[in-house]
Amino acid sequence: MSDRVTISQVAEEAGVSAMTVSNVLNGRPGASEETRRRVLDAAERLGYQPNLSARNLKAGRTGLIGVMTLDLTGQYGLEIVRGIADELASDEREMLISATYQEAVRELERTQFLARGLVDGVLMVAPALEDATLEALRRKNLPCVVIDPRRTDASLPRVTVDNYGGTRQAAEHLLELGHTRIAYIKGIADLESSELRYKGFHDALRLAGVDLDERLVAESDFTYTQGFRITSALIAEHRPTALMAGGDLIALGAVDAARACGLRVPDDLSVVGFDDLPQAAQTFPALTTVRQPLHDMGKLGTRMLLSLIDGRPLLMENMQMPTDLIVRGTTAPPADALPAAGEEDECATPSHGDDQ
Amino acid sequence: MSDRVTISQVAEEAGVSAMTVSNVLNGRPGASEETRRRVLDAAERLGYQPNLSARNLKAGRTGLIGVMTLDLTGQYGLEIVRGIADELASDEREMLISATYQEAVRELERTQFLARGLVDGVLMVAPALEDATLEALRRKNLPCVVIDPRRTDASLPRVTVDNYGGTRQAAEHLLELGHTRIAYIKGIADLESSELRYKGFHDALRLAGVDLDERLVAESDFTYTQGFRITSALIAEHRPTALMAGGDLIALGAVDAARACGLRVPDDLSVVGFDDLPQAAQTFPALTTVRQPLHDMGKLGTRMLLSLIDGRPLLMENMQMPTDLIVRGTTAPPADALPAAGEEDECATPSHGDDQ
DNA sequence: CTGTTAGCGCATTCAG
DNA sequence: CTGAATGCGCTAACAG
Repeated sequence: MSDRVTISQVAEEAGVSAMTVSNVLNGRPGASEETRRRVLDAAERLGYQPNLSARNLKAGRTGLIGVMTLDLTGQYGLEIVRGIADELASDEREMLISATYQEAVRELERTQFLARGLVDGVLMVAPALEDATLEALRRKNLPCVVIDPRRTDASLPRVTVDNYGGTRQAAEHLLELGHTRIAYIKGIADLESSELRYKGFHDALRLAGVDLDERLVAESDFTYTQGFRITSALIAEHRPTALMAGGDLIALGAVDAARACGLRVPDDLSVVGFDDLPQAAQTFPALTTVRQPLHDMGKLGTRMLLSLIDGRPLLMENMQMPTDLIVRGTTAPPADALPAAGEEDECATPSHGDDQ
Repeated sequence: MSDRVTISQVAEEAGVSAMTVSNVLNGRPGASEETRRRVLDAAERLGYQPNLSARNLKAGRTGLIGVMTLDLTGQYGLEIVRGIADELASDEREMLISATYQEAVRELERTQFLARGLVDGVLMVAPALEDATLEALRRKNLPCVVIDPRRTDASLPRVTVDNYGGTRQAAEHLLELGHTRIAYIKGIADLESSELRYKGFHDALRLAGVDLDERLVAESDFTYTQGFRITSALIAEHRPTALMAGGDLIALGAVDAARACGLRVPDDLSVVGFDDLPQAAQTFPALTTVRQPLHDMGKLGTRMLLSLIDGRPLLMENMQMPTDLIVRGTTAPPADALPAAGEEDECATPSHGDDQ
């Protein structure tokens, strides 16, 4: 068990009362220079540091922020968490991370735990946000901000991103390059963001008068593995000249699938991702993708939460952040003459372990 | 501010004393069925949940574990953190993550903060562990376990990994394939693990009677970017047939560099990484690498810490975990006839943003 | 300038 | 079976 030095021990050591020690240590006026020195001395000697549980109990606040995240597996949530950490670092606050492992039940349970006075507020990253969880938050009147919610119908302050605009811009980029046979691999279907991204792509094509071939559209679970498999199948069956993915991992799988099929990227197949994860810049050729300002989303959400906690008004309940198309090395005009479809249709299968 | 329901409110609502409420809710005997029901009812109605600061103050423990990690950027530390989270999930404990951003000062500061009764113990992942920090831990008598320390001279219980054996086995694999011109890119020089890894490589070659060409050895900062740059240079100048890296990111950069130089992996250049990060399996060809059981290291460290906290004896102060060579797609025998060194020595530079 | 009193919310001790 | 007193460590309000 951790040893504790209490304020009264310091008081005794310094030959003053506990109150005086408290005053001195908290920089409050009203202590002679002489006393002050004696107290600081004693505190230093004993290695005293105020116990936080006691202080929290007294103050009714803890200086801790709870962060609920799907899991700690993916770079996606992680980049947001980094933003949160960076913003908090300048604010004398600590971050308590709870992983929900995609389970709504666990999300509720963890929220209730945090709401027991452990944290002053909660940031939820891409939460399931079931009604029971919302109710629990409301009951406790616990400040909460949602970053990238799966649904936007919950009436909580939130940070979202311009999913629609992102894919639309990306699709326009491909259209300008001259592509018309553009495949699209969606992310997980029941996320609102997945639908919005697809819609942006869809609208861009329609507005350009390009027919959308339904056979070039597929769904996935956001993983590299599925990106690889689905792309292999698409190439073998329908030979798109470009492919857009609802997430970077899918896109990275697509690039490798193309390569495994003997196609060159971007010459034979252009690929565009979504997210701009660190990995996107760290491949060759580097991935053209739609950048979500994940780090800034974390920072902004944190600032909003801190406002709520301090009782300051929120400028906006729903902050939508812009997306940016980052053109790197995986997009180019379609090759005028496609290589004759030869025997290389037998796509290799990547020998990889687990997903994500 | 978060609304609070206290035990006395529940007591009043149920028409009993606070003590009875406490007894009922903590499952202690000594309450009539009738009373019990009334209490549970009232608690439910009011949404009562015991305040944690109060309970912690009383109990002298918090149920929280502090995790000090370099940063939240890399998959490396993250995999360990995941292991910690998974182990903790089954143990009614919460995890408080503090990022130190590689700064020893901040590491000390964060440690002191946590030691103020906020956590029952600390897990340090790859910490700088300066003397001041050690001293702070010792003074507070705060249970602490170190995972993958940069130096092993600190007298704290720790979880390490067989760095030496890992690279040695990997080097032997390359030697068996017939390679003799093997390059090596070290990780950050002042980590003990970097030295051990290099030593394993070095010894394997010496034991096999293979001359080590010093010009094929370089240092890096563990990043993809440096892996790419250094490999490009090595290929242009010295044409190794195989390359070992002190970390997977370096290796991934090396693979892409080879590709950018027009070499095929593994035909023209075999590459072996170290770590087995998730990305290693998610490329094509998938990376042959030395697997560190990062997840298990997190789990084991956590179990050790929980033992310390509960006052149970530790089986061993220093647990060394094994490494495993995972042979995937980036290693093969050297091509008998190397392609004539042509003009493709102009290696392309990857267009990527930031490091790591 | 410094000390005393009291209470944050809970749970342990001991009476009733 | 239940309740009243007590203290965990700290600090706000007041008194000296």
